[in-house]
Amino acid sequence: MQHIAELLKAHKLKVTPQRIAIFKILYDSKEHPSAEHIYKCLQETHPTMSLATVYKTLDTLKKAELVQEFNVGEDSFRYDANIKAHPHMICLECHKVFDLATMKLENLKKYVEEDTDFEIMYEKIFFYGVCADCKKNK
Amino acid sequence: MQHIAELLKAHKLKVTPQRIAIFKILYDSKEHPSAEHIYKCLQETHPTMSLATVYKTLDTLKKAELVQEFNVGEDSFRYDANIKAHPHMICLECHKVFDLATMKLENLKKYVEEDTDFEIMYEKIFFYGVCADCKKNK
DNA sequence: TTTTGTGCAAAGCGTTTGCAGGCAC
DNA sequence: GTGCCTGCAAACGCTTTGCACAAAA
Repeated sequence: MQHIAELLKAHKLKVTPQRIAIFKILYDSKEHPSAEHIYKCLQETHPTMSLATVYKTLDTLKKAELVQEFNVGEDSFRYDANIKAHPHMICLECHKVFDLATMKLENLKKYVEEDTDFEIMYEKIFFYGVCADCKKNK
Repeated sequence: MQHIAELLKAHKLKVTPQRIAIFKILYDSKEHPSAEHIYKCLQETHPTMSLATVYKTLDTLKKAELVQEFNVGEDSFRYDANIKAHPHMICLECHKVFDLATMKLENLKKYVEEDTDFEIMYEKIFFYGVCADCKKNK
């Protein structure tokens, strides 16, 4: 908790309970929640927080490069406190979004840059399929 | 044109001028236009076509697997008549979306499947950066 | 005290839906 | 002639905005 406050200060953001709570959810969870989902999670502990605050805070954190935003093809965006570019895997059965930790992406990037005369800043990679759990239950 | 009519018939879709026009735009262009953009392109030749028809048609074509839909982080979705999974490159300066033709993606897919116990159906890969043209003009 | 954030309600915008008339077959 | 498609307008859902009050620095 202390750690999150420091992080916000380090990025010259005012430290508020709302910001800490929202960042904490993103930091602790692996589900890459949407704004709506974060809002619902906070109903218990922060019943007065509005959806607008969730959106404004996510925008602030995004601009401070503390979270990343992405869209896996749904109506709404998802958020992730891990800002390092890393592939995501989306299960088409249960719609969970998983992280893919280890991958030799550097080679891929270099190969593409050489091939295209494009200067690559970052990439978003999504694999769609069926996760291990859902494969079992079929 | 004939070719597009055949394609629609082959997928058991009724052949209408609207469907032909919309698919033709996607087939001819390399810009991966949004629904709005397709609508505007058709104002000249099909002034009575409604935005709703564009959306409904895109949905129909998507379900028939004649086009693919994706979101590169914008407010709206983009569409592509090339349904083969292929990486896209998004220029952060001019916001154009390019295709990346050649890539040894099969290896990547196999590697990820072995690493994760996930059954991969398809993938969406986006590289963000600065395109050759925009690099020149800086 | 100054500055910035929060909460509410309303607006905005891309997309979807319901329905009546029209067209493909 | 039947059933699906189109076009219009209204509705929908996610996200943003304006504003008054509250909290952080």
